[in-house]
Amino acid sequence: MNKHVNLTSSIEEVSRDTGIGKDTLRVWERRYGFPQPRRGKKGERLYPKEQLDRLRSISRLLDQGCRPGSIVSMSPEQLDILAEQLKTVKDHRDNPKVDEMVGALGEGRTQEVLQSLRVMLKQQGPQLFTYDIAAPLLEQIGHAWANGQLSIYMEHLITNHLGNMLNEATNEFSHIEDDLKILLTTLPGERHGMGLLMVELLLRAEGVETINLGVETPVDQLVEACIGLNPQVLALSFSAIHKRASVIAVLRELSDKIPVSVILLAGGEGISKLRSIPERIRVVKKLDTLGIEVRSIRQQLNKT
Amino acid sequence: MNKHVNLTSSIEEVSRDTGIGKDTLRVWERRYGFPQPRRGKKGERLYPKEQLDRLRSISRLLDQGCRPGSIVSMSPEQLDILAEQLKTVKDHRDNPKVDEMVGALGEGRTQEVLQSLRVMLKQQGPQLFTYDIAAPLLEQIGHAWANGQLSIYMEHLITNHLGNMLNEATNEFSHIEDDLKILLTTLPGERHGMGLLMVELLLRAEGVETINLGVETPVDQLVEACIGLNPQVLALSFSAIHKRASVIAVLRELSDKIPVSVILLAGGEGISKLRSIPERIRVVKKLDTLGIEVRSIRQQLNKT
DNA sequence: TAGTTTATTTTGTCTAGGACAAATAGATAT
DNA sequence: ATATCTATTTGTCCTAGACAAAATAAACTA
Repeated sequence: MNKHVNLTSSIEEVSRDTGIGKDTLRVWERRYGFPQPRRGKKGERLYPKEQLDRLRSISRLLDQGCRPGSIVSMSPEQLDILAEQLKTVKDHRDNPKVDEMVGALGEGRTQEVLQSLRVMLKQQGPQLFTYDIAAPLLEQIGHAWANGQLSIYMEHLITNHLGNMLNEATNEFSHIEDDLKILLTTLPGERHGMGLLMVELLLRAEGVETINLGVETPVDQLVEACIGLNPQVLALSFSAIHKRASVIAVLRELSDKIPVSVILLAGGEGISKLRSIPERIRVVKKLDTLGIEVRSIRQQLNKT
Repeated sequence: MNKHVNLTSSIEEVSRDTGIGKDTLRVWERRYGFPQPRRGKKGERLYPKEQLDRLRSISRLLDQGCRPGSIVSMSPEQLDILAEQLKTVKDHRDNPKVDEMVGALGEGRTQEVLQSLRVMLKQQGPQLFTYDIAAPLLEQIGHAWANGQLSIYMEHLITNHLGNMLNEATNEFSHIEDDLKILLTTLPGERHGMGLLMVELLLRAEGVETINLGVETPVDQLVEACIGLNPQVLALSFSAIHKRASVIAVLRELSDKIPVSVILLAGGEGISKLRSIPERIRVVKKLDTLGIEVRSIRQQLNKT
């Protein structure tokens, strides 16, 4: 009765699950010989699970700066070795508490971790919690997943929960009557909203009024929002970005279209690697300099 | 100096902002003569803003059940008329409070609305708030946007804020020691997480332990999650869906792969229109029957 | 040695037009 | 009204070629 359980994924599913474009998948096949999916009777590509997993590893390595030409045709084992090497290079100042949590997650003690996160937020306060716990935890989980220590769904789970916690903490800062109003969002293509939530929390802790539009606001909508809500600052968050080209293009576009009275602020992992950013845009390279930036903006605005 | 401000969008941007696939955009052009983008020097399509807006209207009408063949070649005016007609057909039991809020949003009294939402949640409690305020408000905002009464970014803003509120309300139900654990998520392709948040709140109010994985969990990950977290129930949320075909296919796949001990629950606007749903899957057609369903599941589990 | 410019390779995204099966609508019969 | 069959509609996939932007390597300059 069990007529061939579907062990393969279509190109659309693979594209969505890995974040690699459909065209890219096809052209890799042509150029590097991987992936090499089976074919359905229509000739459609059917990707077995092993290839899907391997593509996920590749996608992650690309985010870390590897180049397709050198890794796409690597065997899974080679990919693992490479991931391990990159990990040891990066990890310097890691928080023992974070390591402990990752370990606990690997052993299935999920609820325990979620619980202790709440405690830490209370104990350490929003700023320290964000810098020392939330941000490094997310990074570590990424690594742990690449090494096979953790299932990917754990990343989803933790991300979601952490998001809730940050939200809640944000809302605890009641609306202080303040002159500074900051609009928050990400540009189309940037689906990660965690950075946004962390920034929002930090800003609120500084007494700023924040409006969060969520992720992927189309440019024309963003212009409308700036006119309709008229914030003094528009803050954009970038995580690891696949296509640096278009990001700069969009930043230019914004710089042209957004009212000149609005200060443009960009931050996140992804932005610090870019060069030739339009002058008008202020870049915040690390989370813990956000407070300084805000004070600087306040000064600038008070002068006028 | 202002060298031709970019008033056009690439096919990728249009696809992302409208939710219409790239291939679909191209084939519409061929078949229906719309959109008819300008071309760059490479021959790439460049969509002017008017066409982008028109595509957004079309996309929305499709979600409401219209067919491409009959609406894609319509003029913007005709589209507006059609949207208006559909609106009057649907709106029966609308809440006056909701109408009032939509009006206020149109006049730019954003903060006021956000404030009053908080008050209503406190006053009415989670259940009533979800049924009578949150759900209809989101629907109404969709309509108001289609009629040009509201900017789209307002929808983002409200969605985001409402999400925060629901989260917060959810977290207020402290972890009751309960035998029932429910895993929540959406399938790949379904990016709307609001339904999920509403369901989570309602479930918590019933004393259920919930785990929310967020949106778009890949199928293989979902299987892993069911094994790793072993919930008694897996609940999936569907909004208006573009491709009903694949949804049923994925449901079948799940039905095959998820351990038989797990009860599958599906709900949301999108699911009620479908027929030929696998037997194993329980369908919750309306939010306010969720409580009943939960009690029924509890009974079933207690028998065993 | 270190920084800047130029050439070369790599890489993602686009295009065209054809194909096909799943979904829907319309017609017919129970 | 409900079910069955046929015709049309519709989204997604295919191939194979093209091209510009990004990244790298090479050459040159201070």
